[in-house]
Amino acid sequence: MATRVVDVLVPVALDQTYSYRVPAEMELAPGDVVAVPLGARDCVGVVWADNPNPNPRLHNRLKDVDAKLEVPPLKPELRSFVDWVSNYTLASRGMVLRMALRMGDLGPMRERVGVRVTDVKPQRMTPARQRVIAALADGFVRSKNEAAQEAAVSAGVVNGLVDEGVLATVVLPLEPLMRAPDPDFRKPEFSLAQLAAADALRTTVDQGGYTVSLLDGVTGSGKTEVYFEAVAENIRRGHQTLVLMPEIALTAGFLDRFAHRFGVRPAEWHSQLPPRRRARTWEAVAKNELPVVVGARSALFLPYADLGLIVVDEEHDAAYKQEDGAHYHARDMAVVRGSIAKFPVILASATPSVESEVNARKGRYRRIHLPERFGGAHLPHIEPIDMRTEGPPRGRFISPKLAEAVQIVLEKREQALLFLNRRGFAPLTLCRACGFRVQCPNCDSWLVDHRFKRRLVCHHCGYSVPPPTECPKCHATDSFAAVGPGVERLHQEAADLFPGARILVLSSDLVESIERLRAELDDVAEGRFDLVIGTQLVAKGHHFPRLNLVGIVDADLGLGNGDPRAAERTFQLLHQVTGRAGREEGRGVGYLQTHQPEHPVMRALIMGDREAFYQNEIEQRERTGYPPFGRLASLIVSAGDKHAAEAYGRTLVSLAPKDEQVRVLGPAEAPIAVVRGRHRYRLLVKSPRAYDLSGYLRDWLAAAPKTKGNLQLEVDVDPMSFF
DNA sequence: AGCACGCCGACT
DNA sequence: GTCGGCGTGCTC
Repeated sequence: MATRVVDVLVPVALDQTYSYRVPAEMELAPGDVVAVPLGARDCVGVVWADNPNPNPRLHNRLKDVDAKLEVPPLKPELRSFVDWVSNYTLASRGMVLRMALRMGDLGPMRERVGVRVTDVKPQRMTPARQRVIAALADGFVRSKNEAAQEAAVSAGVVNGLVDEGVLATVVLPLEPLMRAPDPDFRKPEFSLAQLAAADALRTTVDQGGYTVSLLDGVTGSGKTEVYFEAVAENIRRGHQTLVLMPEIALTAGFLDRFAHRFGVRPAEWHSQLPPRRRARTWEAVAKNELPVVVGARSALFLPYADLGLIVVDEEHDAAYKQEDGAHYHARDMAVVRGSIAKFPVILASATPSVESEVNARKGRYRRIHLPERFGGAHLPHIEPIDMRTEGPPRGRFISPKLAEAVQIVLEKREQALLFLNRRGFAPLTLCRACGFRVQCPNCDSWLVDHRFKRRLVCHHCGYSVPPPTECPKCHATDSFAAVGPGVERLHQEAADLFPGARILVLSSDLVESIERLRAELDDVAEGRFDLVIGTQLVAKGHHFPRLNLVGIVDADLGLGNGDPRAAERTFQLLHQVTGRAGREEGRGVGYLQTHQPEHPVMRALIMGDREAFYQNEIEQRERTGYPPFGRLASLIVSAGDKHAAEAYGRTLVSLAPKDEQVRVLGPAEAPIAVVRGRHRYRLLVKSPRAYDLSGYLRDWLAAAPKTKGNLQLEVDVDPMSFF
């Protein structure tokens, strides 16, 4: 009888599977995780299919499968998902599989060792040893660490006693990653609107099957508690739940709220999980031992044994788009995963993406609306400040009107937030004598002045230099001027305007650690600061009960850079930030400093008219054929040599298959033409909505010459950013 | 993605 | 003479 052959997908940049012989005594089926030799190394792959008639030309090159790993096989739904994502995004199947296999070391688990006292007496007694024995006198087992800590001795003393046989070691069971959640641990108190929304979601989960619900509720409407009822229902039905979050920094508060509702904390998954924990979590997910996982986008690719619900929190958030390696949008892929495995997906947001909004309007998604804030809180009143007529004096960025409003809030012992989405002190350093601008040597961008760090920093490649003492062009000294504001400069101005106010600057480059950030946010929540000056970082997550004023220092910042999503992103961000004001008592106020108060985004924010924004934006997208009314892909060609990049871009365009439905634009220099010393050209591909754009791209690129040297081609289907 | 192989510049 | 830089090509 002929040896069996299986096709194995390996986690390398390959689309095809490789065939391997199956050793006689090994039983293999599709989905099994195997160790296989690949070139000079060994790797972990997954059996994708049986291969009854292997290619005869490979006969003498076939290698044997090394081993079958002792983990549950990948289910057909996950394998289909890998194929689907690869096909759609054009990332190789191997690289998509790699995301599903990100499991840390699969080796044997390290054991946790505990100690307990025995009848053996120590040969030598010391005070430290005495304390250890006394601490363990109750006969209970403790881990080595606990024993050492309780006795206030070093680990060496405990180990010494173990060596002498005074203490016996015992293998401790591992701490479970998550205990069973109780769906009825604490019943929420809901308003009528919340009750109706929760009921609708519960029914959706109860009925099962693929559906997408858009839970659309203003900031502070209790969205989380409402979708917890769907999670509770899914737990009752015994299925696993995945809650996706845009960023891990946000999950801290979430874990507490979850524990409050269900009595236990959920398991976490994100890229910074230590390898051991990662491996345990991966395996526990596959063995159906984790009922609920809260994770960043990569949690989508975990091998759930029985996934029954995905919730995508803050579904509009740009952080869901993975931009390096495989380009995929976790919200969209969550919907795909739901449709493949036939379970409900819930998208939650106060400012839905235009895509989801359109899907809800067209009835493709079911909208569940939470129209009001919980507990009688009101949405903040938004007041425009026209910077053309009411602006601050030159060199200042806080208008008199905003300064006065902040002053009043501070006098009332309430808190204020000034929002400016710009890190550092100033975005540009300019020589007053000759007009020289300090640029990054590797990128097509200016260096940002960071005064706390005393360096000029490139925000694209990380390059930094100490501030120059003389102008490299005209050699003038002390001629440099900081142009434009950053949060650090705002801090200086605020300290000047509001002497005595306790001010905190929150900006990602000043964050030392997640713990530190969480502690600072807690400080704000508990009123240890009067004024917070922050970037994006403050837009989400935490809520501050005493915050009653939000000032947007430069509301126009995100607009007018030619990005078709600029309006949407600006609206979402500013809505979210101003929504921080007045969540508990009284009505908050938001001030928008803008040069264009008549801009549709500003008008919608000022009038509190979300509908107007969507109406306008949707009409515009429809007219121009932009997503979601048409489809887009972006191809970025980059190379160290500018002409090589442009030439390859032109070659690509000349090879583009003719198709009336598809328009290829470019190559044009990318908006930031040079990054990290690489010149970038962009092609934009547009097609109607109901068109297989991925298929078109695949055919096209298969016929294109392979990229040589440091020439690189990046494909982004459904690009979110145009930089 | 890794890893080997290969072909050109400065070192013990 | 070799060590090592990274460009190119292959992995059942």
